[in-house]
Amino acid sequence: MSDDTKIFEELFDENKKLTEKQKKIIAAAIESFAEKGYAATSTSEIANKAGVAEGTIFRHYKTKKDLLLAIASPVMAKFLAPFVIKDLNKVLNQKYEHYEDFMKAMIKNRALFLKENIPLFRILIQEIPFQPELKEQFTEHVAQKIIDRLEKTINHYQEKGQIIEMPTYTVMRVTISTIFGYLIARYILAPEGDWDDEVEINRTVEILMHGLAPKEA
Amino acid sequence: MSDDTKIFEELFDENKKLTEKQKKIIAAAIESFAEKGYAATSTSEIANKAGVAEGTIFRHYKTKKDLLLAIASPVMAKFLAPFVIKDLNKVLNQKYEHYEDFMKAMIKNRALFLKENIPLFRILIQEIPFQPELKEQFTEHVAQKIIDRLEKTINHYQEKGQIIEMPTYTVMRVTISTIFGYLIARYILAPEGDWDDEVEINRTVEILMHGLAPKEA
Amino acid sequence: MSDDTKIFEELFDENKKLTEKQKKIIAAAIESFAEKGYAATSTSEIANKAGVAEGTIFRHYKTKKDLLLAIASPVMAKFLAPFVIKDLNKVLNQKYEHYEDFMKAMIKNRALFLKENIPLFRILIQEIPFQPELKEQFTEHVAQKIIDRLEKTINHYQEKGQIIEMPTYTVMRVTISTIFGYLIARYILAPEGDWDDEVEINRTVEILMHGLAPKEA
Amino acid sequence: MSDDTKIFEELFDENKKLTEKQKKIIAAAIESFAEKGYAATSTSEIANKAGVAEGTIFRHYKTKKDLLLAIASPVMAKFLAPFVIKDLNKVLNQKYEHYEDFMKAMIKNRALFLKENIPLFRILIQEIPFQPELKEQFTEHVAQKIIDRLEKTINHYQEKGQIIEMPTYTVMRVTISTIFGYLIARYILAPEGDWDDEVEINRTVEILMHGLAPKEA
DNA sequence: TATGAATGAGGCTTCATTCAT
DNA sequence: TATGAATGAAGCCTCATTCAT
Repeated sequence: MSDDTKIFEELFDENKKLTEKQKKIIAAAIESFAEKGYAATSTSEIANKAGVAEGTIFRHYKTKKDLLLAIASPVMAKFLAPFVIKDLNKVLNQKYEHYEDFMKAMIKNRALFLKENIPLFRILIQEIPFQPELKEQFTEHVAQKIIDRLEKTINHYQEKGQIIEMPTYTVMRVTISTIFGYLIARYILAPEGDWDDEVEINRTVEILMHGLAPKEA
Repeated sequence: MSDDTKIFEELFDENKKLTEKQKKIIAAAIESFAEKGYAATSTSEIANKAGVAEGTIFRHYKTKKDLLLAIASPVMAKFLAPFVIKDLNKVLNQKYEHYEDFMKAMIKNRALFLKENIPLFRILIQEIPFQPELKEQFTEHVAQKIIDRLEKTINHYQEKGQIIEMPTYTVMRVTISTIFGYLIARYILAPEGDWDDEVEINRTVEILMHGLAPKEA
Repeated sequence: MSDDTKIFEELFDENKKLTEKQKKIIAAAIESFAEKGYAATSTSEIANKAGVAEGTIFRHYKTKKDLLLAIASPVMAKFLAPFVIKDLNKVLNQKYEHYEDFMKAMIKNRALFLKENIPLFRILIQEIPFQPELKEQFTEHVAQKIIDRLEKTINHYQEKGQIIEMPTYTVMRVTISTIFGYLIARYILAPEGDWDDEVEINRTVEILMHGLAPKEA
Repeated sequence: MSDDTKIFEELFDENKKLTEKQKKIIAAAIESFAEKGYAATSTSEIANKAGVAEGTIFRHYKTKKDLLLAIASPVMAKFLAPFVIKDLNKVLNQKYEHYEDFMKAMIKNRALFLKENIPLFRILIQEIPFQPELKEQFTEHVAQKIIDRLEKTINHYQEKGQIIEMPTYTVMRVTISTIFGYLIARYILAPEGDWDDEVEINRTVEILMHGLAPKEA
């Protein structure tokens, strides 16, 4: 869990053999894309911020869009990772007897992930609507897999009688809404706020759990 | 309540004295901004789509950004409207005895609003992060007022013992997350889906109500 | 004959409604393309020479290549014109009883044409090998028609017993070689030379005629 | 005669001590220059095609233009070779009693030369108009010598009464036009055609000879 | 000798904006 | 008021050339 936090270091520093210049380009691009958006960021601005010549960018990334994809794609893959663990049910059975525990674990895990990669997260949610390549990557490779896993997970806990009998997709939607609502409020809308994450996450999950609890007999 | 649905017709057709050309410009700009984003839309493209000369746009809107603001500002004002009804408490007391009813009314109302103005909604959520003017308008004039009203409303129902004793902001966050989660799923992520809105809204509110219900004595 | 000489004036000044700026752009482009070649001419150089902003070029010609085509296409059409006179045979019968007269008329006519349009001619022969669009235009629309006409013409004079009995294409090749050889030497290789055109053309045709004369019985 | 055919092998393989890489560079450059023109060919493209690093090109040829000259100059020298044989008159007297024989020999010889070096030939005629260095080399070192020799040759046969009494340059021009006309048609315009070279050359020379024959008394 | 990352000038093109008509 | 030609700054990208390894 601790090894997938700082995406930048992991993906752009170690795994691939990136030049020092390439790393600077990536870092500069992430910063500018997150702040002003892909379309409003100029390659010369990135070059400046990275301290390289503009031509250097294009030696490594044929296109400005290629640069965007080189940034966005690994993030999606990484964000997806915890959802594609093999034999999830087994993990669930062993690890979390209650949906509540699963929820808390997941929300904390992904919150940690986001906390370390806010700019990357911003780029994703801001550019997916405009970049067909990203949209496709997201819907086909990311969203679908997350949905599949969550579906199984929810069914698993429904069978154990821990979740209300409602259509899986409704449960899923409310769950995801609640989690993303917290993450967005916490890290995007009011990152300067005075948050006690431990307490706030517990409260959020508590409300959600109440809401999803099966009706009393 | 029925008169604030079709923002375009209301705001851009009737209220202001807009020439035929202006309306076409606004309509074209909305379409392109929503589809490709503000930065990636060219004024010549808008002129083309609107069937006017390029210069005509700048006769009516000094700047491309002015055009964006001319579109976005009224939407925010309009979206805000139902939250700034004077003497809200009175309204609440009279109209909705239960938080659940209030929630259902609100979610249906704003869903209707969004349904009729999806492109405008997209423009807002896509451009607010990048346009300081919009961000300021939103945080100061819109978000703050909505929060104020919701705070009073939630307190109102908490006092009536219908809502769990938790910090108002936590309740508010979960509430808004749930509503927006539904709206985004319904109208942006899967607008082509097979939705039974009546049923789905009821389910969503039901879960939320369970979650926010005060703990049993 | 006198009305198809100065292509520039005719095609780029009168026929089409070209702005003053457009004419300057065309004139500047012709000059530079002829002198340095299409690929080695920059649009900024053309803009400078034409005394317009670089953007102005692209308002009128979407692409640098479009500008080239806008120059080259009319020249080909114009050069082709005298070869597509309807009912050529009739004309020939009436006009030129001897192949020799026909040859002299043609060579003088096209020489006059070239003399007035040397830069355009240079652009054509220099760029046709590299621009597929031009190559196609030339082979399909120009060369083929010229060949067709010449074939009929040659056959016509062969039947009259004025031309040696050899394959038409051989006769045609030698004829065209001789004419182009004169034109290229006269206007491209040694334009500064001391030419007595009347005499030189007569000599050239005389040699050609001797060469193509039927063998004595 | 057989030793000046394949210029590439002769000039770029054996004579000079070229490394394997240099040969590959030359070969790649010839291919690209002939196909797209000097200005439209990039050094990186040449490096790619040659399978060497970009820097390697510049290690051997200080400049892109140097590379062009390294290709073009030897070709001109080689093409020139048969015209600078010492004591030409003697050779002529001994070898070819009739101008016709001389013509046939020359046309066949140069045709063979071209056939084996079409790309080099294309580069020459395409780039000479644009490269002052080449133009100078050509006019001063090549054209002038060829003209000198042909002048003597023509005079020689005129004195023998085999050629019409016309200005030498006129005879020369028609002769060269006819030869080049054949070569260009044969190897550049219609290389795919169905040519019987032996027959076609004989026909061409026959026409030319008829044309240049002295007038009957 | 060979490499290929790096450069920065310059190329083509787009774009928001102006202005004479 | 409406037009659209004109602008020139700026954008993305290519390219010949250099240089440390």
